[in-house]
Order: sequence, then C-alpha cells, then structure tokens
Amino acid sequence: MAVSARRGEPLTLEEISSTALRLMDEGGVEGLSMRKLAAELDVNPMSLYHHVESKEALLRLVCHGAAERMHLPPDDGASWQDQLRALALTYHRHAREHPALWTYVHNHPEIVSDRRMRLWQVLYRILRLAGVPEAELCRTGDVLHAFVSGLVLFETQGHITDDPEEIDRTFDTAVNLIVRGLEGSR
Amino acid sequence: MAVSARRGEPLTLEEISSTALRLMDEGGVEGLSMRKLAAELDVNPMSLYHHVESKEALLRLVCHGAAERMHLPPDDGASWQDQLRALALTYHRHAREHPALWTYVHNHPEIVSDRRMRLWQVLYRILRLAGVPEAELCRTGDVLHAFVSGLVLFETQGHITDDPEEIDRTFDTAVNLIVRGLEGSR
DNA sequence: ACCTGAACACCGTTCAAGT
DNA sequence: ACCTGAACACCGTTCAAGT
Repeated sequence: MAVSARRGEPLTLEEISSTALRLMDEGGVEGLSMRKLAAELDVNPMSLYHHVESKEALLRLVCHGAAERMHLPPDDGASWQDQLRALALTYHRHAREHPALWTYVHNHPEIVSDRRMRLWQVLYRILRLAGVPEAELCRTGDVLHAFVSGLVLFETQGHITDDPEEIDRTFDTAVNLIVRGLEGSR
Repeated sequence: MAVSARRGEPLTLEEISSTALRLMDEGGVEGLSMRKLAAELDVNPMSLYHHVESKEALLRLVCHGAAERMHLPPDDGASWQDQLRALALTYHRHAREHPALWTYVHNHPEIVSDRRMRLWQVLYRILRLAGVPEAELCRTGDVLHAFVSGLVLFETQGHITDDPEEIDRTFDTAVNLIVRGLEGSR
C-alpha cells in the first residue's frame, strides 16, 4: 500500500469531507476547488479521485454528512405550532452556520429532496399534527421547505441585513406567516 | 473606427445582452461563458470587455433588462388577494420562461433587492391594501419575495416535478398559504 | 491499493499592440 | 474608438505510470 509522498497517512473520506466543509465555511462556494482541497490536505489533486468520483459526488457527501449531524428536535408533546417553530429554528441556525453549504444544497434540490432524510419524517409528523390531509402532505412539505430555502438563501447572501436582531425579526415574520397560513387551512 | 475582422458591424449592448440571455435559456447558467458568448457573436472574446466591465456586470445587465421587460399587473381595483395572486403568477411565469436567469438572480439578491424595481412598488401597494402596517412593509415584502424565490428555485431545478398540472397545484398551495397567512395577521 | 505528474479542454481577465 | 492575439492564473478531469 503506497501512501502520499508528502504526508504519512492515507486519506480518509471523513478527513476529505470535513476539510471540504471547512473550506466552504471559510471561502464560500468558490472557496472549494478540488485543487485547493488537495493543497489543504497536502496531497496531489488527483489523489482525491481515488476516494470520490467527482466534485459533485464530494459535495453530495459533504451535504449528507452535514444533514445527518443536524440534531432535529424530538416530539416533546408541544403544540404543532411550537414544534414547527422549533424545527424551523434548528434548520435556520444550521444554515446560518454553514451558509455556503446550504446555498449549494438549495441550488441542488435533488440532495435535500431525498425522502430518506430525517428532516422530512419530522416535518410530516408535525404537519399531520397540524391537520394537513395525507394527500397534501408531500406538496405542503415541499412548499414549506421551498419557503425556508428562499429565506435562508436571502439571508446567507447578506441581502436582508447583518444585524442579528433584524434577522430574528424577519425569521419570526416568516414563521408566523407560515403558521397562520396553516391554521387558516384547517 | 475599427470593427471586427469577422463581422461587419460593431457590437451593441442590446445584442450582447439578448444573446447572453438566449445562451442561458438554452444551456443553463454554465451555458453562458464569455468565450462562448463571443463565439456566438462571431467576435473575439476580449471585444466583449469593451462594452461590459466583467462577467458579473454582464449578468447584472441581463437581469435588469429582463426585469424591466416583465409586464406587471396594473391596479385593477380587485381585492388584494386577487392582485397578490396575479402578481405572483406573473413573476412565476417569467421565472419559468428563463429559469437559469432567475436562478442567478435568486443567488445574487443584491440584484432583485434594488428597490427601484417596479416589482417592489407593486408589491408594497398590494400589501398596504392587505393592511400590513407601514413599519412592516419592507420586512413582509422581503419574506414574501424570499418565499417565492425558494419556490421558483425548487421548480426550475426540476425538483418538484415536470408535470405542469402538478406545478400549478403546488403554486396554488403556496400562494394560498401566503394569502391566509396575511389574512390572519390583520 | 493508493498515489502521482503530465496533459487536455476549459474558464475569466490583463495587457500591449494593431487599425 | 474599437478590436485582437498572446499570455496568465485558474478550473475539473483523464490517463498512463509509479510503488
């Protein structure tokens, strides 16, 4: 088994993925390139292709990893309104911690639309609690996710403002609008 | 005045901008590069820089042009609900005609957040009609636009579905949710 | 098995030179 | 005033070769 000439140990997927995420956090979407990542790992650019099929596959990996690590609120018996608020807040906070990653996610909806993601199970449970009919569950879930995506996209691009208090107010306005919209549909 | 060796007439901004839009319509965001655009115009890549400062400036130009050409519904005295629906429909339709352009717009919110855009004037008028207090106008407008952005982004990336009937249903679900959310806030 | 260097086909953009 | 070619500093990725 041959290892890198420059470093002592073989690469791991975990190492590749976490370094990629760090580069995105630091330098935005354009902060991550296969070549910069390789340099950061002190490795030849082409070595990466032994662990990952393409840049796209790498980004999928990073996104799925981050989504798995997102700790979703459990069913605590609270009202669906409060649970929906809590879920939105979790998502929102995670997105603001990794803005470049989530910008990528929201531009590649096939990643987040993977229905195996726990996010959807939690959202559907809350929507059922809210009285959304079974036949409308998927569509309503899509719409809500699209809404939150749009909001996150706006914020992470620094459009709305940088003032954290203002961000919270905007977030509240958005979530309240959604909650009232759902209440009105019963 | 020297003109292109390859073509008889000097370039115009209009020609550059409309060709760029066509390339985006045909080949997505990555379908437009300065080099491909130049080839399409039968001109040296560097000639473009005489008319446009950078690729970013070119895209701004294309976006603003497209936004100006979008024909917004006039105040026809209908209920704010119907007027909001009509506005959303116009925006939605335009976005679906130029998906790559609007994907770019939604990822560069500084473009659409330009408050000189007529879109905002129309939206604010409708929101006032809906009874949104003056102090909340800007925030509510941002939230609504973020919502629609997210929806459009999802759709144009082919996430939700390609079935036009399903798209319309999803759009209706979204707009109804927003309208009810606004009604509930009065 | 894992890593590497050279190479290919692309980018956006600068700069000095042409007419 | 407008256009051009060569060049620079980047990309992602293929491929044949090394250990």
